[in-house]
Amino acid sequence: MEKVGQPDPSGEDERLSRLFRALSDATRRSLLSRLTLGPAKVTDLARPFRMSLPAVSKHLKILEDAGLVSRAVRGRVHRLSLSGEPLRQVEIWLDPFRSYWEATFAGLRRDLSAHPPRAERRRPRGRRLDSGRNGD
Amino acid sequence: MEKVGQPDPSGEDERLSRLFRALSDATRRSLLSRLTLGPAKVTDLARPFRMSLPAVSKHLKILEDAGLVSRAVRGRVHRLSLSGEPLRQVEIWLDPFRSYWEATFAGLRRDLSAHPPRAERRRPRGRRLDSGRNGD
DNA sequence: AATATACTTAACCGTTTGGTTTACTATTCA
DNA sequence: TGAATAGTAAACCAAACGGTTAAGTATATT
Repeated sequence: MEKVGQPDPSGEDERLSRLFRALSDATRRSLLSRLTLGPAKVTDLARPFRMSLPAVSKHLKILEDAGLVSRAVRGRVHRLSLSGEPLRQVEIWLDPFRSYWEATFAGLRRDLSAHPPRAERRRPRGRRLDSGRNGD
Repeated sequence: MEKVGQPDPSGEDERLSRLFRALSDATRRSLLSRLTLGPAKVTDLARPFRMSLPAVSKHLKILEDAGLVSRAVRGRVHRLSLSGEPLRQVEIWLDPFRSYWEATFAGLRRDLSAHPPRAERRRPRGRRLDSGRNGD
């Protein structure tokens, strides 16, 4: 289990917490989905949303702070691109639980139960790079 | 701040948001880890933490609301157990991004075919391709 | 019946979050 | 140079968070 005695600020827990918190907003998840299609500038990312530009700007900063997007400033244009690596961290955190939910639904999900618990999982073929959620 | 197109309260996005939010706290993640060892009652779950019992109780409620733990009340004892299923939802959400972080490292040649890039197009300096609508 | 145990609920409090509007800075265009 | 464009920063606000203590509700125990 984790450390429960000390706060341990800015440690591993903190990073994971920031990551999950960044993912806990539908707008932010939508932005990430959009970015799987390729890098984009802030105004383009903001266009589909009803909210103001500063609001989207803040969301992007949160994603950036979580390490999920990186920013390349060229002139006045900020080009955001997806950094998938932190999501790998999520995957890693998730791993010990995988056998748990697979046990719960053993045999019901062919594509998931096909993989041995805790093993390096193969990516199911034919998955599309789109969450299907939100305004995409 | 949910929707982009339609107001979809209490929908799929909302469920995912609650899930990620539940995971965004180190105490809650620690509780989940503890529960992989088997069901436990509230007092046992609370013991390792410095915080008060009601605080832990609230955390457990949040996990329960996210569907991550289920509760079986027997007498005055609440027996909490892990429900891995929502974590499978996280996995499913994560899946479209998997090729992305895999491509970040080596072996990207094969995985790049999964990407629809070419938004990468860099326009020559001094030339105005932007017709005023959408730079990409 | 009285008391202890296992919890939740309620009320409260400071901080964070997600949004707004109004500046402000920096770059590009005419 | 002046104006438009791309974006952040600041100030503000209501609501949600995460914690506290105190009170309340059931169930066991003696």
